[in-house]
Amino acid sequence: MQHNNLKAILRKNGSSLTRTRRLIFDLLDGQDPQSMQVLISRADDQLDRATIYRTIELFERLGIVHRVNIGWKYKIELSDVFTGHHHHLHCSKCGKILDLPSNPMLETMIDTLATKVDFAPRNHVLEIYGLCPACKQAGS
Amino acid sequence: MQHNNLKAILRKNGSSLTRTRRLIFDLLDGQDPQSMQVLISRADDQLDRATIYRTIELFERLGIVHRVNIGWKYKIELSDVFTGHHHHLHCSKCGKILDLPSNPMLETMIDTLATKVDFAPRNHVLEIYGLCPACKQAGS
DNA sequence: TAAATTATTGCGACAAATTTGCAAATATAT
DNA sequence: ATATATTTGCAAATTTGTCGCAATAATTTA
Repeated sequence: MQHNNLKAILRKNGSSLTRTRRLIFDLLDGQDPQSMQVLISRADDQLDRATIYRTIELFERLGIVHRVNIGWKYKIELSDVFTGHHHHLHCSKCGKILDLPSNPMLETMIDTLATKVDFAPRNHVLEIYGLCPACKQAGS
Repeated sequence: MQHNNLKAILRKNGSSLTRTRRLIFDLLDGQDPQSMQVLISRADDQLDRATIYRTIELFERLGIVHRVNIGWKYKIELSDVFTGHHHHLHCSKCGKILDLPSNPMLETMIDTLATKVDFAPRNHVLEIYGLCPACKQAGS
């Protein structure tokens, strides 16, 4: 149960784990990245739109969630703290988003390349586009 | 001059290189990624907002431009076809976006990792966040 | 534990960003 | 040059995200 972890992060920041925040966290937990619209509709009878925006903004500020960008839109998922560092494989055909677990060698190389140009890397996001196993199979 | 290249891509898709499209292309050419607002304001006395949105959408669909995501916002830049493949270094302090030229070893590793999980990679986006040389220096 | 203090939520109104339908203008093909 | 198809501007509608403020819930203090 990650609620303790969640609570700790909030407390450390002078915020509390309210019913609302637990609810939104639970909507995200274990799910694929979700759009605001979906999040709002899934919680709409219980929570106000503004509250959801404010909560997601807070969560993002505290590193609890982060945005996955898809074209002009974005979706929300729990951050690496809760899911482990990973990247995304976007299927251009069916739209599914798969996780690609982090690879130490890759992470190192990315940091090294950035450092080489005198940049101080803190974190990064890698999104890969192509065909998922199922669509790849189907489309040949 | 990349207008020929641009024209070719458009023609191949049953679209033509109009004055409007050339103008928008030129607004992007050689510039850092730009927000819609900036693009709109830079062209506003000559072009309608809706036209700009439609053109960017077309350009993106044809792979002429792509979006660089910055938090909830995004900016537009010409795609790899016109600029060469590269990644971005985002300075968390001053907001500047620097280019990191593509590295063959890195690209290979990314494709390999994706292929290993039976995904067929077509392209990818890597965004690195941290401190640019200037801010790194300053904030010692 | 009750009172006081501070943080959080809902609500309604706003503001900004993006989209759409349609008629007029422009480009391409005949 | 004319006909046909595409593109653009305009105005209006939607969608998305934000804000102020009063009501509610949580936390702290006595």
